[in-house]
Amino acid sequence: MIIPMEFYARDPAIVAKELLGMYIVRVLGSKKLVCKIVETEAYYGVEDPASRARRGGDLARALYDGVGIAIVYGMHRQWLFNIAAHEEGSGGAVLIRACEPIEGIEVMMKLRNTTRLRDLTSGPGRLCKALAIDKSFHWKPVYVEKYGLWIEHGEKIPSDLVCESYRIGVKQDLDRPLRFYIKGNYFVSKL
DNA sequence: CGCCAGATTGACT
DNA sequence: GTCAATCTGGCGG
Repeated sequence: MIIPMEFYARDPAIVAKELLGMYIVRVLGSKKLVCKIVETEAYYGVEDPASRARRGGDLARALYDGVGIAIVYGMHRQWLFNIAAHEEGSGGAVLIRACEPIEGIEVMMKLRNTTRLRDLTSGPGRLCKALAIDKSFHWKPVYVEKYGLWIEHGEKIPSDLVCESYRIGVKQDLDRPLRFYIKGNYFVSKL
């Protein structure tokens, strides 16, 4: 079952937490790729020093005007995949940091050019490559099937398996944990 | 058009 | 564990 747009119209931290265990579905021609989300991070608007909203431009607009849309942008020679998620009148998004390959693993290995399962999708840049997510998905809604990329309800993660920590790789983090991951999952990018 | 910073990755001093 | 490659986006000129 596909997740409706309203799901994303809430605080980014809540959305990030609840996205754990959900499935990313990607249709590539006749192939179908499915991954379970195991690690996410929440980003806010201009009040967040790590948010691209601070820099203005198109990304800031996506963070504020879009809800339930993909925000794809490049850095360190790869793509980063976010979903715009925030309450009315503010800005924010959820970064998908890692996921677990469920279906279409062969295809992902080909796209990633590796046979190491652990390396397939255990990192924000890696999972984009494994799922063939690029700039063309920027600003496309993930609550419809039309574009070949959407999020579906998946496994319910018991709350005692949901961990939180500070965000990874962020120079200036906020004073509270905004990274969420499934405890003990093999594909979480970092403990 | 050039400059700079950054939510990373993969190869190996 | 350490380190440098190399890309995108925003901004100034």
